[in-house]
Amino acid sequence: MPMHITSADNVRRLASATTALPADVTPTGPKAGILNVALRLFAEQGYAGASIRDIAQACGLKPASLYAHYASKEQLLAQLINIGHEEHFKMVQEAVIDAQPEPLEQLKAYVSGHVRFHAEFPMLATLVNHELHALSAEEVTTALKLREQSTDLLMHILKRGQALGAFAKDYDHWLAGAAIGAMGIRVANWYSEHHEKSIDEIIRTYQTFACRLVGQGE
Amino acid sequence: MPMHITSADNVRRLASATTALPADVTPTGPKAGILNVALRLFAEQGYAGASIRDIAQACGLKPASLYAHYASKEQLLAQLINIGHEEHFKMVQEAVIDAQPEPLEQLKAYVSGHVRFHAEFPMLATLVNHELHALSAEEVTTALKLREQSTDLLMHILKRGQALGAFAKDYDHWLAGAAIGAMGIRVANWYSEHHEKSIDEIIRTYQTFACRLVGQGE
DNA sequence: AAAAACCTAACGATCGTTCGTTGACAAAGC
DNA sequence: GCTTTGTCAACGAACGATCGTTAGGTTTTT
Repeated sequence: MPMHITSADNVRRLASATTALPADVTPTGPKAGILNVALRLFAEQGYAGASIRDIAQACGLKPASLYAHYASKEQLLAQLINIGHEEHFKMVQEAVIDAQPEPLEQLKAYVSGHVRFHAEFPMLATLVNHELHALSAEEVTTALKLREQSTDLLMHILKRGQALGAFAKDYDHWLAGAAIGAMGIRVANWYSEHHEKSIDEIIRTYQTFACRLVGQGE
Repeated sequence: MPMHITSADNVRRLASATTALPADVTPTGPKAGILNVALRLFAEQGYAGASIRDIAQACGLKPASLYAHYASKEQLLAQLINIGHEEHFKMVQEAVIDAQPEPLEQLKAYVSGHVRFHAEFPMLATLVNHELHALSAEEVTTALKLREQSTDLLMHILKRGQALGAFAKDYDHWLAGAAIGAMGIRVANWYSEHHEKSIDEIIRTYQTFACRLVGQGE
């Protein structure tokens, strides 16, 4: 009969959380605090599991005060998911643009941005990957369009690598993209800033994995 | 069928769902229907997002009637998560036991059971991977112990492969296990029975990926 | 003084759960 | 053969708690 939603630390959906939101997209003023708290609670307890009252209390506010800054609970989630998608695309795109044009270098660059996003913003990643279903059909369309940018970029790199003969051709490139994407997505579930390995070390290892996966030793 | 994923399908947390529960562990009588419905709704909407009234209605029952069969909403989730963990371990263990003792064959066997579980029981996989946080500390302990069995098996295979010289040694075996595990876990999010590739084809491709990842060509 | 930020109070809806009851049906006693 | 008893599965009604949200007033900041 006791209803308890919270639980031990090792049961949470992610391992740590200091840098909650990317600095450049966080709003100013009281909106920032609300958004950060909502991010943490949505990620830890799920959208439906975190109430407006939970968020308000964690902000040191009363529930009604939130509505002066955000129109609804769903809009909070929508904004967070949009920020998450935009930040992910920004990170993989910038990495790929800065890379040499060889397919293998582009693949390594993508993995770098992809893994870094999930290690640095695990809570945003959790929302993007597990809470899309709580959004209305309208807001979901926006989110899916943003997500498509990132997956298209990876698929393009993989197809181009196969076409140029830089990667093996004995596999379906969509499956390879799914596998490489999955490796990085899962990082959000276990990486914490106290991990024995640094983000850069993890990235290097995962780059190696991705290169081998497409048939290139490197 | 080629299957371009529609945006409506893509919003859900998993792609399809026919074989909801493994036949051998499903209870008999009216409990079976309730458990299957709860599995579907918990997986689609999250534990907190699916209400007892939703489940009852989908069963053609009234809310109160559920309590003749299950003591609480949380017990429903706990049983599903336990079934999920047991089935996963059973599938990977049986595959590995049937395999030749060479590390590479054991790795391929593990990937086979791992991927097959996530493709055949995507809803169970979703609960196991994303709804643990809704469980009480007590029930979570049971679940984590079951999960440890599976991860220990994979880590043992990877360490043994490195020790015997069958796998490369230039990577952290824990990171390799995380990557190989992640590849399979994500399958639950996109595989559906109408996918252009069969489960066996996907398994073969992912076996190749895993072998390359540990430094072995095939 | 104007604007921004926050408050109290409450609305109707829904939440998980409990209570006492009902009809169906099979075994047991007369 | 007929009643009694017991079990099973399901029911309507309701409990207190909590949900997202709103209206209107007060405090704080500029």
